[in-house]
Amino acid sequence: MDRPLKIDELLCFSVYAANHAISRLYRPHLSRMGLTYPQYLVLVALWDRDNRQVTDLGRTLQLDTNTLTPLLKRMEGAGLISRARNPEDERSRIVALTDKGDALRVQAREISSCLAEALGEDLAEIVALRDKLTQLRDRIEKI
Amino acid sequence: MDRPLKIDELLCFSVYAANHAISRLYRPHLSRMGLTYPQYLVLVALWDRDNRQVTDLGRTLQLDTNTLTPLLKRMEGAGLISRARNPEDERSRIVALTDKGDALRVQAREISSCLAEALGEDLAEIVALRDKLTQLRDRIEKI
DNA sequence: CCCATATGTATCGTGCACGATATATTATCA
DNA sequence: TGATAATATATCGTGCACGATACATATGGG
Repeated sequence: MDRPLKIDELLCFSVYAANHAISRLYRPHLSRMGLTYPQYLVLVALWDRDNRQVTDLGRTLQLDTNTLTPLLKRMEGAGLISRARNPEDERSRIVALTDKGDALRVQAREISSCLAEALGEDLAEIVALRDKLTQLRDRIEKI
Repeated sequence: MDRPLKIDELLCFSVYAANHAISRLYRPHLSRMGLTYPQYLVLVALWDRDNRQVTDLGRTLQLDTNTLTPLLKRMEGAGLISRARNPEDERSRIVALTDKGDALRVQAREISSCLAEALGEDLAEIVALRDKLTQLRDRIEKI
């Protein structure tokens, strides 16, 4: 099949465009609480498990320090997290939620709910789509 | 269900992370032909339909001119496209492939094939995933 | 024809992503 | 112990995304 590709037929573009669509959907809600989308993801990771090294956060979010360091500095400046040096290993920093960062947890429930709303009520289908995408990511990373 | 969320349970993160994984998968292949991922998507759009206005490209790619103008300028600088003013409407520009931009079409086949390879041979499943994501995007944009 | 409005593109500032590189601290081993 | 390697973070440059804004051209109504 040597027919030229249309962009809407590409799996990669459907992922690319869906990601931007979600980002645009979240933006007004997130900016209301002074967050960007990646900052929100950092908070989700910390709400699950607090007091983590930068590298550890990076493993979870699939981001390197060249992205995380400035991102975390901005979040520290906004009073959402602290970045204390690890006394047991002076090379590393321990990223921890402040009270302000922890408090956003409640307010942030509207974020995930607005996506669920866009998708309708079929939770099983959402879970299936999520698992397909996670599987896709795993397969790519195994190459 | 008021349990705190783990990030890997979020649909939005699965899309976010899959998008980055694809971008990282493509990067070495694309950089070999001097392209970035968004530039590749612009080319795909133009290979399908050439001689388009910036706004028209933006509708296809879901990008505004504040993203496209600098991106297209870089592509013009790289000799991949031309950005001639439209003689019938001096406000607009006609984005067109150069010979160099057109020639990359053949070389670019390896891009989509390397993703297909990562996913295995099940074409039907790829199509289904793509359609789910397109549907997701459509639903979000209809809000 | 003239002005208000709409349309098409460009510019500016901020914040990711990421390759490449640098720096500091810790660990290892000859 | 002292050189070397490994680890953890930071810095720099380039290229998206996108809100806000500016500007030029086109269009429609008086």
